[in-house]
Amino acid sequence: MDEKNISKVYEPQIFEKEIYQQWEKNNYFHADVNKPGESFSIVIPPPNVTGQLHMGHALDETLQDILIRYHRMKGDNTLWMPGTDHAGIATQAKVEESLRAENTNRYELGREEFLKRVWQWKEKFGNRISYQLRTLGSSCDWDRERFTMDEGCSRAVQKVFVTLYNEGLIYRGTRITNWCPHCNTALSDIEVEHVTEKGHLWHLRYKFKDSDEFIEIATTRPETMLGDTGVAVHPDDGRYKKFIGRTLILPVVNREIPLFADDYVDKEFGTGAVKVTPAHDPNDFEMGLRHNLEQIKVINNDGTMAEGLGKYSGLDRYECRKILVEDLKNLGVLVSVEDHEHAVGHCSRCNTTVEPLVSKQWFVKMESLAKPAIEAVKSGELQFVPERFTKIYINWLENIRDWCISRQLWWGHRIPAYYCDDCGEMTVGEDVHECAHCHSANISQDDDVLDTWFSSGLWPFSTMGWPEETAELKKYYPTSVLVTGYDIIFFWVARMVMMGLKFRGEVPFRKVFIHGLVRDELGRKMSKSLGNGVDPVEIIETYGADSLRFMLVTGNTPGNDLRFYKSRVESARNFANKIWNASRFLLMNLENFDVNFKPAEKDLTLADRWIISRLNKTAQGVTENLEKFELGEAARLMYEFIWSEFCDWYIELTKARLYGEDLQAKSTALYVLMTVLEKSLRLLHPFMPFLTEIIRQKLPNAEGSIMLADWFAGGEVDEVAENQMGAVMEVVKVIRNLKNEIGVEPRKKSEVILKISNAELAEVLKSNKKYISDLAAAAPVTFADEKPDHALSGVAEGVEIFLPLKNLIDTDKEISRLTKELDKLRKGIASTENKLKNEKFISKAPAEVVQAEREKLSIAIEKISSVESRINQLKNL
RNA sequence: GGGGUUGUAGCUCAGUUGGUUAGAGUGCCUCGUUGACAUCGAGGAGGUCACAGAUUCGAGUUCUGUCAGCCCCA
Repeated sequence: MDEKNISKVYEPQIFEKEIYQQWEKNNYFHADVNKPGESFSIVIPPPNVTGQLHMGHALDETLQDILIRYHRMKGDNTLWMPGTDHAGIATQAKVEESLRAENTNRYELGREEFLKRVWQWKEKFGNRISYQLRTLGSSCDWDRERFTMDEGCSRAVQKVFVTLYNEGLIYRGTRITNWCPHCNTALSDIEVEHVTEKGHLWHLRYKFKDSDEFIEIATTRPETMLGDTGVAVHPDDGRYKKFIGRTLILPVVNREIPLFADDYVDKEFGTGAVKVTPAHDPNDFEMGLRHNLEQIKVINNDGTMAEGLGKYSGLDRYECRKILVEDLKNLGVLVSVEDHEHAVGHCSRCNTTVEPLVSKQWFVKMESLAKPAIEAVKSGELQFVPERFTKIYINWLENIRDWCISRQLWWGHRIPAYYCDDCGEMTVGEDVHECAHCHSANISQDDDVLDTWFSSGLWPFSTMGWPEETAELKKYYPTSVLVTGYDIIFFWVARMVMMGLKFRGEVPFRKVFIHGLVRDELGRKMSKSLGNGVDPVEIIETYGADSLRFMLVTGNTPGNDLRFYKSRVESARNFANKIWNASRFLLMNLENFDVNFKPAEKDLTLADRWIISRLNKTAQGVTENLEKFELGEAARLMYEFIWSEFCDWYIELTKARLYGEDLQAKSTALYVLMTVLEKSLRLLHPFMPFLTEIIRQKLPNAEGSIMLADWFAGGEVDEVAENQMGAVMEVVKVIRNLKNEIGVEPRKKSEVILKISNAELAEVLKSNKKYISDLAAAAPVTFADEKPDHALSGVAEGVEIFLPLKNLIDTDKEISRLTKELDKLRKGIASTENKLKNEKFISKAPAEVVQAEREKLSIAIEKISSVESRINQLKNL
């Protein structure tokens, strides 16, 4: 691209793809284990191969890429490990859905053929995901891309399963679990979402076997009564004490069931007597174990009523409820029905009401795994950012229950347990070909697969080649930071920590950087069913990846949710356009630019020293904030520096030199402009990688890819230059303000007279009066000791500013304007005066704070007196 | 029921160890095309920092309570 003809507007579509290809072709993303440098590593939270990336992923990847690019520039040996997750239930559901469209199903296809279909699906969407990640600019090491079901990860899964089994930490047992009748599989506790629903509380009468007395129980699920094997009351409940130990007759079924006492029962709830259905309620299950009750399963896995229940068999559970309630009413068993709100579990995948069922499943014993995971956080070995998520994490781990890991699905890691057709014994192991007990080859593998999160839990080390002791593990494990949303702290973060500690003896990451959810403009969660999702790729195509990234990282703080506003993407795009045009302006003025020219210190103007100092201070701030994970704050600093200081002030200030005759001055200005631009681009690169790369490639004072350039962490701050320039800028602002107040066009030249009380300040303004005349369209600028008549006036610190505009001022209007300003000033110093009057403040506050207040007061008093005298002067006219 | 979190300009949000007259983006109003940018420039209006106490010389910031919203867990 000819730099003279650089386009007038920022058009990211033209260059983003090409730039990414350059990077990838040159292998810039690849992490070399053998290279020196402190290591910095991140494993990507693997997106589900189910579908495509959404805005939440865009946020997650952007945050990671910023950290990765920053550390790479800093010179760290930087690895970003990419990959995808097989997402068991989710992916299987998708493929089954597509089969339905073909009028077939997985059972017709058979396991093998079905899995073939899923792999095809995985190929298609896996590729789309990596395409999307590239579109976003993610600088991950594609050479190392992994998948939770690839060979290496699968081996790690087997090894972990077998090890835990051999240690007794994995067991198979018949227990109550959450069952989704729609997905037709068991679920873990955290895959169940509790939703408060309006329901009823049915009061039923159960008759005693040996008398005509009744006990009244209350239930929210009357259909489960068919499986009741007891009724429980609280041992201290005076109402029922006398009945404990007696036998009841279960209505309809006519089964004899005991009435017993258990601490679990809440005396206040319902009637204080509860029916107990061990096969269909987790609490009842526990009570059943304590009191040796029979478990009678009355609901099938598909949600219909079990066999042997007469006319109820085969009915859907809710249909059965309806009919049964009607029957109970007719039998006189139903006493009353009241409205009742209660929490009902739903499958987090398909939203079907979960049915607690007793079934044979595989479990992980969590207690001994959880303990070190809690300890790691308490000791600070692992840190959450923001810290508050520590509590959530610990609280969950402290109350953890065993983890049901078997799923009745086909897509996933098949459980490495084998059952012998000959002796009936079970063999658990890797590469099992025969029964360990009778050596028979007639063995069949467990049909179930593992919970997706089982393999995700190993991700930080399975992706690095474990169980081999690879160079990667040595160099990059533990990873530096995990970047993820607060919604998967339990699902994923906690499990990785437990597995990492168990199998590597070290936490999988030093820090966990938590972000919030991306919501729509109304603050709603983006979801398919609402149709309110925004496709990141579409936004990138319209505004550019840099704009999207910048929008996602600003205007939000760690851990908090973020609303997606198109107007905010536009604003980021405008910022990109601003940078584009500022660069364009410089490139258009590069005639006679000498890369080797470096101005002498003494040739630097006040403006030059000021912008260099501001750049240095900004760079320090950006670096500090990046280290603290305050990425939004870092980005904001760059936005302010580039737009408000570099473009609005500095570039304008250099124009006189650029267009002037003095070649030395022009070279100096160009040197500073180009240096500041180049360093700014480097500072901005982690946030806006494409834009900064393409512009920097056009700069004569830069070489190579910006990705490999050194990080600029700042330099010396020149407080004198900042203060002096600040005074100049203030005068300019006052003049602009005055002109605007009386409706004079901003660029119309006006005479300006300055009356300055302090000699030092006078010197600064005199030697820099060119800036004032250039930026405030003030000419001539003169200095006086007396106030001129008939002039508009304003005050800056230490300066009275007059614009003699004969006949242009309306005296009354001017007086009222000044009076208003006076009010403002008086209001402003009130608090300062109060502080200084306060003896305690004088004695207790630090000396420099008191001094600052005194200075502030004297400045304000000075301003006030000059405004006052100005008012009097006008009044006397 | 337990825990967390939020309440700051019309809207969306910053405000990091307490210390100028509380900021930004967006929207609104006024003015403005002389050589980067109208995806722009200059200026302006707009806030009882939810409420009530406490600590402190000093509180948007710390503590307690109240109210309202959201989230997680049971």
